[in-house]
Amino acid sequence: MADNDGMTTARTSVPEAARHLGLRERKKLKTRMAIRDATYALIKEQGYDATTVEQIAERAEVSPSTVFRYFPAKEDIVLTDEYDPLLERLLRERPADEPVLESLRRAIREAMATALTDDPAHEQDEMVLRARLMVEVPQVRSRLMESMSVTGRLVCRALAERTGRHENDLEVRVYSMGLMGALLETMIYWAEGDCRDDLPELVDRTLATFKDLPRR
Amino acid sequence: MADNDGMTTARTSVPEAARHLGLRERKKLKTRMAIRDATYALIKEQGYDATTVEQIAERAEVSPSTVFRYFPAKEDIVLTDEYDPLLERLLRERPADEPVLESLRRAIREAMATALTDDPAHEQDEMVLRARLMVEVPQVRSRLMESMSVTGRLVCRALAERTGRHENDLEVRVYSMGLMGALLETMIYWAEGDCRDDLPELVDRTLATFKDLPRR
DNA sequence: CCATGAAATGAGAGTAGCTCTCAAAAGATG
DNA sequence: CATCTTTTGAGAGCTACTCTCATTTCATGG
Repeated sequence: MADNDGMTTARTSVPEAARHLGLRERKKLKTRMAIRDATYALIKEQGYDATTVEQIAERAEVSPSTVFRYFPAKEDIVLTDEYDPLLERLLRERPADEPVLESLRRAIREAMATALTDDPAHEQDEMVLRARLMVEVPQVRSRLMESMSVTGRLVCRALAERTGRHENDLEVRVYSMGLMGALLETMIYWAEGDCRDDLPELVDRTLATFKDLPRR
Repeated sequence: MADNDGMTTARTSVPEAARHLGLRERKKLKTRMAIRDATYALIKEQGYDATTVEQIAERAEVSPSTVFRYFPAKEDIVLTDEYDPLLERLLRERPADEPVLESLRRAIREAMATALTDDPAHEQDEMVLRARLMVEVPQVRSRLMESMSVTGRLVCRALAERTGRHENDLEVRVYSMGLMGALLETMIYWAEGDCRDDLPELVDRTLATFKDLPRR
């Protein structure tokens, strides 16, 4: 059904990490990517709103039901990329005596770097499209804000642990979510400038507007 | 159609400010309030998701079309309250030589105070319900985040003016949105604690985690 | 007080996102 | 190869939301 061999131009190929998975799992990954590729292509052609899930399904050679089985909502097809675990790991790997803000800076920089070098080819291309959509399409921006708040909780937990606070401590929560808001705005700023600025530098400037979070 | 005299128990009555408006305008305010009251009542009875726009229309004695004519989306029925102009005015009224963070603190406090004393009776009641919805219903939270980003732009412009920066300056934008993110988290924290904490105090603690925004 | 114009409403059809169910197809397993 | 499990497709159904058009309701000037 979702065979991406031959005719269909799949920009994304099955990652190495999945080679040893059963046929079933591999097929699932294929379908997933077929849906995402179809979506990106259609959006580039017609824009986000004009692209219906039915069209996506058709181009990906799956049924509409399947699309919703893989992605809970249309916006999620565009936004699905999970760097949260990576960020969390990087953050926890920072030395415990390093200033919190500096740890954040390093972890975020490294996470971005990894994301880009992971697959520089179209990964960056998709990042730019995603950034544009984030600025232009309210639904996408909304969804991204939601996912940012998830990342915020994650950061919150990590920072709470680091500074010896409860993860429900107002200050940590507020600090983390403030950070996320600022970083999201940074992305928007970057996207509005057609992604020409140096993102890591923008992030540095962003973090510079924050206090360090003191330990307890 | 939307007569709220007699049987219908309208918790909200036509505000004084509208007395001199034509019959047409007054009726519009009435329907608007009828829709909101119906919505709040139904949500209290059945929850947000179980409440359909059709039900709302029926109880407000209005057609579904009219509901959508008054509110662009279902979530907006719950969230429509515009304190933005108030906040902007208060912020601009602060002395120009006051530290930015202190101005923000005062302006926000006063805005909240005004909002509450304006109509303490059910205004607070609705605020609590709204806070709960914000925590429980993703759509509502999403919508609120959107409106927060509008407020953020507003704050951004005011702060840019105050500190002699361009309103597109990365630092001001990031600072403003960081603030909004933090304040939203404060509201969530407050709502999670069943609105028992002293909100102004929480806001103070929140702002205390921020640097002051330096002038240019 | 009525006639004319403007605005608000209701009715209804239509679209699209999303859910749920159930039977058929495809992969895993012994 | 037979059986069990997972995945899929087909389709019905719900609801938020949009658009159009005829009807009603208010505003205004004579």
